[in-house]
Amino acid sequence: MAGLWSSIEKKCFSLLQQKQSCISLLQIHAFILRNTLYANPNILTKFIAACSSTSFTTRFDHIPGIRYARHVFDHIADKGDSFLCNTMIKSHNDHHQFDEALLLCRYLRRGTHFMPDVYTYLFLSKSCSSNSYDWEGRQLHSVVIKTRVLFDVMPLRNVVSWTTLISGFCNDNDIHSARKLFDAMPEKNLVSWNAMICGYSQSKQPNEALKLFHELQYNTVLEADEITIISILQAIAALGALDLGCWVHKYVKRKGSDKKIKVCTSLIDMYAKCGEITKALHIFEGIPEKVTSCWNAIINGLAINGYGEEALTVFHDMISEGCRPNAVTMIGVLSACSHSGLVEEGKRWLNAMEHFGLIPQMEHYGCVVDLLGKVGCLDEAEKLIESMPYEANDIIISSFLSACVNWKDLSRAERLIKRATEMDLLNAGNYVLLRNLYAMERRWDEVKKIKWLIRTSGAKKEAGSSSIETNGVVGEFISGGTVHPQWGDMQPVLEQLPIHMKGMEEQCIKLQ
DNA sequence: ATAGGGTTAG
Repeated sequence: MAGLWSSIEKKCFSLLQQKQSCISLLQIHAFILRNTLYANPNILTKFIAACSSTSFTTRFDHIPGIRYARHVFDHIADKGDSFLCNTMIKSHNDHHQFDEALLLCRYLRRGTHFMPDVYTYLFLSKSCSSNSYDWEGRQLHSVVIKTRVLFDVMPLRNVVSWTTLISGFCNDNDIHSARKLFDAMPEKNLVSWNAMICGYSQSKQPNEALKLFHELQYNTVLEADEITIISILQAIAALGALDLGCWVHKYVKRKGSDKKIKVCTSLIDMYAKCGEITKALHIFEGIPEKVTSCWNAIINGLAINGYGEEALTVFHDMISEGCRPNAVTMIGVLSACSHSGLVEEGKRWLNAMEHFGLIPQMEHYGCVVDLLGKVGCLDEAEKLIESMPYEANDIIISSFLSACVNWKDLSRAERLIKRATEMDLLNAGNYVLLRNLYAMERRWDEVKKIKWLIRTSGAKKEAGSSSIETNGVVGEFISGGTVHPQWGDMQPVLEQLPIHMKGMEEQCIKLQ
């Protein structure tokens, strides 16, 4: 193909292949216009990719490169070239403009001759996984399925395309399909392993994540990196497997990764979720340059361990050190207030969010509804639900409903249930709460009615479960007496419990 | 001459 290019086209292409400053990119743009190189889609593609990875700062103006790239793209008459369109879609992804990527693709399909190919779908899998809201229902699901279809007939599949598809399936919560692909891959690298391990961690299968991590270490020559560690710490935190967590901490120290702030943030989170707030604080204090995320981790860590006041103190430190809070910080702050019943502080910080340039999201209102419900201000909680600029979701409904149950406010609960039913927001947990409430009031007819509703609606409540770690093995207990199959009988585990606790005690003494 | 993996919440 390149052999047919004119010498001017070749010159332009080789200029674009070097990393260009913004001024020279503007010059190249002028060059393209002057020499009517617009007809060559490969040059345009290269130009757009180059713009997208630069930013245009002149004496008068500052234009992000992606905006310039999109501007140029929008003025291209013939958008039939999929390589060109894919590059524009990917550029939006690279700038975290996932909604833009999706909207562009939709526009191109409706208004041009653009035919999406397997690359388009691989990019879109990423856009759909990361965009802020799923504005077409199960969009990710259909994109991943379509990607799979095109992937199966793709002539040149390599480790990158396999891995993209695996993480697409993970994000779509189809871990089973992801694993089947993973096992079928002709060649795996660390990124593929990380994608799969992370998939397990995030879809609440922490034991599988740990198993795979173990396999990575013993069956391959690959060495875990920071991303592996972060994923594995997530799994450990979910299990509360402190022994394993300590082991990972030592491993990280040995590798020198404990200097990496993201690893530290994950360690703080893991220790806090395992109830070891002292260790979490120790790591936090050792971080020389604290960024927002590590403040967030410790604030939330203190909050979930019941140290609400301390969490607020740390939040004040954060502000006085000039670190800007973000939306996640505020969830930590508000949940700290909720965990410790700090009503006035909670309301104040919700209202003060705009001083930090933050718009309260549903989750922030959720924390305050939770807080008001916990302390029995049901009226105020209900008013907040009604006045907030979002429709309540099922999580807020559950939280408020359980507050009604706690404070035995049956009529309020019924009113809420009615509304939630109309909005199709009743999950099985909500039915169970209501059933318990009726049972408490000895209204057996209603109890029967709810039981019938639960049966017929097909709603399933996941059984509550807890896990325990002995000798580095994690077992799971499911409420109602069934035991995780790997344990067979619960008895031997219970017998080990005192030994396990003794071991922990000794460990604590050693560390002090 | 297009491609992949990560933290913080309820």
